[in-house]
Amino acid sequence: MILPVSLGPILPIDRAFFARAPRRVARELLGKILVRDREDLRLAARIVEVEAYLGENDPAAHAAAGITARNAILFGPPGYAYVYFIYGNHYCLNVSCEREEKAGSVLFRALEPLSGITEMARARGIVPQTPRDLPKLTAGPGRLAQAFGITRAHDNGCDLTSPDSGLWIGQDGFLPRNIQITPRIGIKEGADHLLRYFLAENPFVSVRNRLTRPRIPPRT
DNA sequence: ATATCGATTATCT
DNA sequence: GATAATCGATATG
Repeated sequence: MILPVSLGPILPIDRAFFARAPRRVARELLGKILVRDREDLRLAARIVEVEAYLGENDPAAHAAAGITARNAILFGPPGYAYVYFIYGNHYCLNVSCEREEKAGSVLFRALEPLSGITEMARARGIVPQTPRDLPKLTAGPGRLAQAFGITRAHDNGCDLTSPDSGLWIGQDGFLPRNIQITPRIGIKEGADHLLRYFLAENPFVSVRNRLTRPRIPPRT
């Protein structure tokens, strides 16, 4: 294991933590833990890669065009799950930031599994043969959502500050080192902003290339 | 190792 | 009717 498995009990995070600018929340979410509690087991994984989305001013954000049925959670209070369905296949998880009417958010892009790895593999339909296969579980926004069984029907709007919700964010005292910041992945507009945060050299980070290099547009 | 492409559907124009 | 905050498979060097 690259990171310590756990430094102690996992404690919930105050709503005030999320009531701040998305860049700030994104940066500080690194090293925190996403937890799924079920009756019989706990899934837990360290947050190692996130992206900030800035709300209505940010052309890449789902909030850019104003409030709709899909993105309504983004315009609500901070600390709640915004789950959307994309490319006909994948769910992605965000946490709302800032305050009512101000639709900042942070997208979860990659996690390092800490517990419940067998269940994550089952949910992903994978049988890892070696530790090198483990990133297939949670490296990427669609993968981590599938590993945690996150769906829009079940999890959109759930309170990520409350363990009672079954899906929540906790901290165990881990302090991340060596954070890298790059442009966001997979967007067209707003691709120049440095809003992707991840732990350098962590094997669970998605998209190994394009770490720092902006895309050079193809010639015509 | 990097590049390209098809899958598949909720959501918005 | 077009698009998308992705993934996995395939092709090519």
